[in-house]
Amino acid sequence: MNPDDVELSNLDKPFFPDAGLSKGDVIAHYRKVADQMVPHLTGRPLTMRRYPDGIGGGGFFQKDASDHFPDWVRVEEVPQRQGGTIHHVVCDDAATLVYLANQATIEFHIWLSTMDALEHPDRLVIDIDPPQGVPVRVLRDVARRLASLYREVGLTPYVQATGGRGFHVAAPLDRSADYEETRELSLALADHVAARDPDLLTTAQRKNKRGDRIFLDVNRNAYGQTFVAPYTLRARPTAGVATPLTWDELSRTEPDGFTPARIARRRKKDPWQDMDDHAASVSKARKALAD
DNA sequence: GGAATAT
DNA sequence: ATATTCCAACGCCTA
DNA sequence: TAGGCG
Ligand SMILES: [Mn+2]
Ligand SMILES: [Mn+2]
Repeated sequence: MNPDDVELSNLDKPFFPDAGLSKGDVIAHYRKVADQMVPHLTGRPLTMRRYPDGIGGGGFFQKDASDHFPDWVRVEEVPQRQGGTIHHVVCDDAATLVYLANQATIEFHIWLSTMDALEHPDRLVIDIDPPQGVPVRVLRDVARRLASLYREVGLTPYVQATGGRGFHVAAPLDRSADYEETRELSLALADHVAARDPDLLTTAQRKNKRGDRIFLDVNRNAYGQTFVAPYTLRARPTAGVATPLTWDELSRTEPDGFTPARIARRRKKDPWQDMDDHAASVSKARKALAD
């Protein structure tokens, strides 16, 4: 399917009233970022977050592909951990991305593993989740501390602004490890950084144990879990875009600093493009961390 | 956004 | 004919 | 073993 032949509807419907974006603007965003975004979606089970009446109307997550999706949209059977099957969309091309945007999918959330090795993640992600009011320079510093530790244990760190309030520090993996081993490594990395600054950072899930501390969320590193895909537009009033950054750009970028307009102006190759050339071993990283 | 179901 | 409803779920921690 | 959490 040619992405420019996908039938579109209600292009003038307001979707982000504060940011002044219409449904057509959302679709145009995804059309423009497709070349950079699709490689990050390819082969991965996708969860859609759809807002048919804009972000002011109710939204919903959707895993099971709708029956009315056309047959050129790839749908794969994905087993659930405790029995059952989800018929996930796998977005391997620009036409599907545009089609799903016209279905009012604003956010795209993806697995950390691909269809050919569902049990073996090729990404490790630590999600930096601040409470309100933490200065961005502190968040950047936390991202850099994580990155430094990643490098020490042989992982290559990549950062993205989430489009919301925080950053993700991700690393490519060689898929030799399963989710359990990967999650354990991610927790050990986060705990290692948090232990050096226990008044600022925590890995505790429960809100009443966090206080005002920044939550280092490692729970994305599990089967059936997702993280927000690069170049996803967030369904928030500021219309931030999840944006892969160079480590240099991090110093001058807010978590929600990229809007669709600013992304369209940015003429930069995808900072995460060469990620898969740096896939690393979880077991080697675990051994390195133990020293 | 669109199909299925209830009124 | 029109209105309402549905559209997610893993694993870890605490209680 | 159910519920919070993202
Ligand atoms: Mn987050
Ligand atoms: Mn509607």
